[in-house]
Amino acid sequence: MDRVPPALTPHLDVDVPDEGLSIGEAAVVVGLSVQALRYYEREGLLLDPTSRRSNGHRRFHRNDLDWLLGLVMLRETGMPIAEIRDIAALSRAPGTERERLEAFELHRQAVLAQLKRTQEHLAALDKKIAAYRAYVAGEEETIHDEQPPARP
Amino acid sequence: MDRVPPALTPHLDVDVPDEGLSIGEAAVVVGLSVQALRYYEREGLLLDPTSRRSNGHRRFHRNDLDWLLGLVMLRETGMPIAEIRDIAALSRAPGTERERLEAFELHRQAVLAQLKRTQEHLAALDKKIAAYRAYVAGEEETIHDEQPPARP
DNA sequence: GCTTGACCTATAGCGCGCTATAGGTTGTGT
DNA sequence: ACACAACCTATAGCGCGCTATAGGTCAAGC
Repeated sequence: MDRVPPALTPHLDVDVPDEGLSIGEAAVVVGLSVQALRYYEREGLLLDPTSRRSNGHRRFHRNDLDWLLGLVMLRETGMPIAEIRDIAALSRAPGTERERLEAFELHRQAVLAQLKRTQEHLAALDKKIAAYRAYVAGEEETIHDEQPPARP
Repeated sequence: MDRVPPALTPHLDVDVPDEGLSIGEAAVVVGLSVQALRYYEREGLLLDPTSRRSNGHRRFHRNDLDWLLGLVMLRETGMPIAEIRDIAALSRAPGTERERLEAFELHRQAVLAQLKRTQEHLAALDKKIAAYRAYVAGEEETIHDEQPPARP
């Protein structure tokens, strides 16, 4: 019984102090630049208004970081800023769980399609590589003169 | 014995007439816009100078289209224009097969990494979706009032 | 004969997603 | 006391990859 229940939300492997992280620290843990973080905030991609210290400095808490990780996932799977903004807005409104689910399912389809295309491309790339390897190997043993490959 | 030997080069399933295709037709078969095709030519991404009719109109032949398909593959797997330009230059120079192979192998690594990352993201997305599905389902049977999910 | 459409060149413009710069405050270390 | 780093806002700028526009030629069809 040392199994941990699966988290419902992307879960950070760093432990976040109660007072939260500075923007610089947060940037490091979520893999963004400080400017990008501020930019995302301006663009309304963050779930909650960022909490601030008395001096105005932002503080990022666990939930902020979890949200950011999800955000990064969406971005890196090709979702544009505008769409993420919509999802953020939806996620702020109670009772919109169905719609959020729908949005995520739709995006899932897009990611699957993209993945499939990339795998096909990879296969084509592998073929090209194989052809070149064959040519290069052939050239190695034939000390002199041969047909170059059909210039692929 | 009706097996066809595997092609060394991306092979088009359309048959190209001897006089080649117009830029509009070529654009359709390779899945680019006419402007993008012209842009690629200007940027030096094409293997050979495009052949022209007496009236100056471009004609795309089989080998052009094959090359373009490879180009599209590289683009869609995230290779920037500049890098493709380098590969094109290399592919024009004889005796650079090793270097081309190297370039393709390097890109293959990049594609693999990208693929892996996307698959991880997909897993995360699936988790999120599962959580939402569970919540939405739970809400359906409980006629009234329940905890919303931990706002993922 | 005239319009229509596909092509041509040259060049400007745009959308996206940041990134950089200027100018300023705060807090910490030496 | 002061320099230095990390943060702040506001705003401008940029790199990439096209896309759009202007202005023109040519060939085919009505």
